[in-house]
Amino acid sequence: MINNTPVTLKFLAERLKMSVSTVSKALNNYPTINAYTKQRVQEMARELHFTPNKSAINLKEKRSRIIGVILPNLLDHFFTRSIYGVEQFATNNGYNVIISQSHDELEKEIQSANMMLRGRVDGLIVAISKHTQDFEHFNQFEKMGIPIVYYTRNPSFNLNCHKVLGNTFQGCYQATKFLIDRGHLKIAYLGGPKMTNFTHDRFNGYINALKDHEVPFSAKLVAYTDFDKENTITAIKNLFAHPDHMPTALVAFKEPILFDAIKYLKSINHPNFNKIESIGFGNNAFITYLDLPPIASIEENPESVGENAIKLLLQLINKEIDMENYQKVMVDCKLVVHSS
Amino acid sequence: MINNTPVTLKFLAERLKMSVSTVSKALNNYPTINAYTKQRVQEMARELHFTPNKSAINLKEKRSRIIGVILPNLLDHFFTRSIYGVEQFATNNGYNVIISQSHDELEKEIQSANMMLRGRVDGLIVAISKHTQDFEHFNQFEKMGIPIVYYTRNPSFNLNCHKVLGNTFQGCYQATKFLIDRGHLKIAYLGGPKMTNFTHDRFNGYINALKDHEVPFSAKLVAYTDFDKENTITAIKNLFAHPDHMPTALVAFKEPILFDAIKYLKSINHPNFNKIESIGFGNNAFITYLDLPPIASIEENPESVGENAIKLLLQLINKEIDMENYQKVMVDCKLVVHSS
DNA sequence: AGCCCTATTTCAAACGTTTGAAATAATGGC
DNA sequence: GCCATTATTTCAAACGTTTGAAATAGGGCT
Repeated sequence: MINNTPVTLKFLAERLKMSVSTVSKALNNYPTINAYTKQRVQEMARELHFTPNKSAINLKEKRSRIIGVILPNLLDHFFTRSIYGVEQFATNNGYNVIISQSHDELEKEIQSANMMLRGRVDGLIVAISKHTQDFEHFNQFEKMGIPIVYYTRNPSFNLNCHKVLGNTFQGCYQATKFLIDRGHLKIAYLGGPKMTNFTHDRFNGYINALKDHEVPFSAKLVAYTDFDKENTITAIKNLFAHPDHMPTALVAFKEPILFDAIKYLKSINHPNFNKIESIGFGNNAFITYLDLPPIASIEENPESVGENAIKLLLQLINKEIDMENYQKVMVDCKLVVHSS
Repeated sequence: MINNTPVTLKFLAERLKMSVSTVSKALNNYPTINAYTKQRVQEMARELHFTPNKSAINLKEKRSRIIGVILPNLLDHFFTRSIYGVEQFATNNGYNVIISQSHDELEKEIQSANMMLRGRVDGLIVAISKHTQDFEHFNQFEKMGIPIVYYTRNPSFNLNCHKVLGNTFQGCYQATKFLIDRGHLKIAYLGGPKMTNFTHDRFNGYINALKDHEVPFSAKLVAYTDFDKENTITAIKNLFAHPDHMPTALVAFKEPILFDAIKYLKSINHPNFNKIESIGFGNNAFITYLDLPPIASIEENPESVGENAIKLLLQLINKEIDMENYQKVMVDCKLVVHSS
């Protein structure tokens, strides 16, 4: 059943009574090879299911045609969707994609990076963990000439790097403006992990929208949380603790966090929890099942972010862009209003 | 900035004025190498950030240490969660994982399989697309001695293969029994794509639970749908169209489908939609945000399914199990009751 | 000094492919 | 039939590593 002698060029050559190089060139359609010879070789190759050995080719060509992707979590639909863009474009260009999750832990991220280095990826796409401030584990790639594109999460401690980011400033600005236009004056902002700075832009979008439309800002309308439910509840309690600054609308940095917030307000039977209009980042498919859905979502176009990241990476790999000519690509968000 | 001469064994050897083989053996801790030599080599390797070239090793060792995973969709949390188990166990055993999505299309699945073949994976884990009946595109792997483990979706047209499946029979039996124990006599069953046979076991679980507890079966209580919302609504309409067989409970083959069903019943203001007790496969994290959550979920333990798949695959790769000694592993489901 | 034994290092081939240079075969002109 | 082209094939080295066999070095003994 199992064919034990591997079908190599040598094997084909012996069968066809010709040299290895003729076989190789015939399969690669060299113009110096006789048409009839090509045909014979290709037929035999097909018949014997010849598959070129990638390791040998990679060794010869000094590349692996593998792109590494390190991201925090595949359970977050943003990342899962972003993979679509990466995978598709990579496959169409003859590259394979290898994914590793850091689970938002620095230790695991370092491990993943080392694994990718050993795997000799041709390029790396990274969404850093929320604890990543030191980039030592990525420096080695640059030294070896392996380009890295940071995406989604802005590595602001790393000034000299290529990045592809969602324009969360614009997204948050638009969302806030949308709520202002609907007459809201007390718009609360529920931000992401305070220490990580890839959420700062969102806050700036919020602030700027308020300023541009002359809506007074109050620090009492701003709170921070992370992906922990308890912290979200603490944050939301604080937001709704000041009678003179009672929010009528809410902007949150991530939808699941928004859901937690709304659920909590509902559970404590907050006087007008069902009048609060909210918007979060994500545009999660589950919104349609919610009883009190957000009025709109900030669609971050993850597929497009992923696609831009791989596009840039391939340009760097192919040296169409110089590695030291640091690029920054912004992908706009889109406000999606939910018709209820 | 960029170090252009790659750090190879040869490079290290020249620097240290010794032969390539000494360097290689020193790094691999051969007992015949002098302790002091080892130390010098290892120091130099560390200093120069030597990383062995995987392609060369793979070529030599005739393997890639890459495991391929082909699955329909990463947006389905079942598959995303199953990846956890695969990735973790694979990484711990020195293997990399390469993921490809078929989007439930046969054409894309064939493409993925060919990509994996060219990539010379050491083994393959596959959840077949719903259209896969012919396994020609996978046969070549077996011929080349590359083991395949089919998981989650039972490839019943392919008799001789290794499989790791969730015990959906047991899961569905348990769910149905749970509802019977709560006094329900009209339990509707909403099944998955009728043509695909990886959902038959669920139905059998349902039927057997009814039979074992002497609850009469009625064909009017059974309907089929797929992942399309329209079809789900049609199905649910049929289920609730017979006044003499009005369901009081519902078992669905997938939770999102259940959500669609409940949402529809609610939207048409079905007289007692909020009394219907429902259970679906999945245990989706979003359930906690639902207004009318299912009373319980059938937890399929995807991580465990994934882990069992990779475990079996590695045993096959290491020839601890003969490739022709076809294995079948069942992973039990667990009924998770939601406290509201 | 000569010999043997052990410790250590080096040699050389192999894995499967690619590719420029060299060799050979085929063709045409005369 | 011979030479000059051109068409086609083959040679040989290279990519970076591993590993059994062979070579060498060092040490102790007589």
